[in-house]
Amino acid sequence: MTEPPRRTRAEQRRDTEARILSAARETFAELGYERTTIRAVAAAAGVRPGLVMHYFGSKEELFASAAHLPADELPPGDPAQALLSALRRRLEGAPVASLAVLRSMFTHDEAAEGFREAGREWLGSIERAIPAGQPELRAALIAAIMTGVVVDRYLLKHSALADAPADDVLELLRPCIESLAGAR
Amino acid sequence: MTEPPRRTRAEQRRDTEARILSAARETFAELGYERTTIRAVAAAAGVRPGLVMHYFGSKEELFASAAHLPADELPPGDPAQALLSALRRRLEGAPVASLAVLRSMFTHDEAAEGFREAGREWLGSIERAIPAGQPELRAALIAAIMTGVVVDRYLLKHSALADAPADDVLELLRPCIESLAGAR
DNA sequence: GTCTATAGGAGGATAGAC
DNA sequence: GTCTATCCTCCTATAGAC
Repeated sequence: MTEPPRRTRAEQRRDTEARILSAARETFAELGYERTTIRAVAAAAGVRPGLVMHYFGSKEELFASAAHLPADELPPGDPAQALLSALRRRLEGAPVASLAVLRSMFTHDEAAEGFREAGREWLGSIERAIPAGQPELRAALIAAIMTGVVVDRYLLKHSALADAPADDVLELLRPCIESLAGAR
Repeated sequence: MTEPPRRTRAEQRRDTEARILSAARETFAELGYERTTIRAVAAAAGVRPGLVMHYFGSKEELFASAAHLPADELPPGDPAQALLSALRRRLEGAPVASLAVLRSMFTHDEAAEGFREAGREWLGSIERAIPAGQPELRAALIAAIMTGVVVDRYLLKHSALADAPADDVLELLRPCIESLAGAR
């Protein structure tokens, strides 16, 4: 008979916390902030609602811990090429933590703020890479297009975009991005 | 002394109902479905919550009466040109009833259904107008771009798109739309 | 036609047992 | 470390007075 694996309380806690976070991410991504309940997250994670509150303090803090947009900056080099690579990353797998923010940002202030904040750097780095006139508006259009495409593909799922191969999307969008990035 | 204008009960009712609908549209557009309360709509319309329920029966029905996407079809002729005209319409004034749907469609099923339904015709008419290969995906991308731009301009308001002149936006987007519409 | 009053339920948060 | 029990607030919806 082998010893059963002993887990310290700290390990146990990390494990449970991770399960809760994962459940929270998925629920927020699917239902948005208002409609996800602590109760539902707890059920999905296999724990009691009180424990979720005990770990995270409030629904707000749970959301803050579970949902975030990764910081992103455009690398130097040909801007159109870099933008298409960034878009490829976003098209190749559903980024659940990001979807939680995207799903919630229209109705929840904290999510909107997170989106705005991540967007500032992102927009700035695109603007600086654009040699043509009206860089702010061009950058804004590029960002709006990318958000529109991701949102349609993962959240709305009402068009051919939902399951089109990333390569096809990128190929069709290339002239679009190139004209906006204004290669000189 | 002139007679004070007599208003029949029917007139009175139409008037009050219109005020409630207008208040509902604005509140739904600003806060989305879940966060707008019957109470808030009633307060904005200057009536009691009970009256709103009495007229519309439920919050769902109030939303259905207040929020809708106008049916839209692409007119025959040069598709790129028609698409740019459609985009111009959407850029020249905030369509409050539409914004209520757009704001709510990520978290409220009825709004999502309304968007999908209006999108079906719209996507179909774009597909049929596109002579190039992969018309479904091209149409989906065009629609996603237009939604992304409108959402960014009116709902997120975090970029230069929020107050750019419609003409500038259209000019920058023209090559984009033309390449996707695949002029032959 | 419009209002008051209240039922009834859902969900976030808290306190304390084990 | 996890669970039970409960409080409190807010909301939709209903019933009926004026």
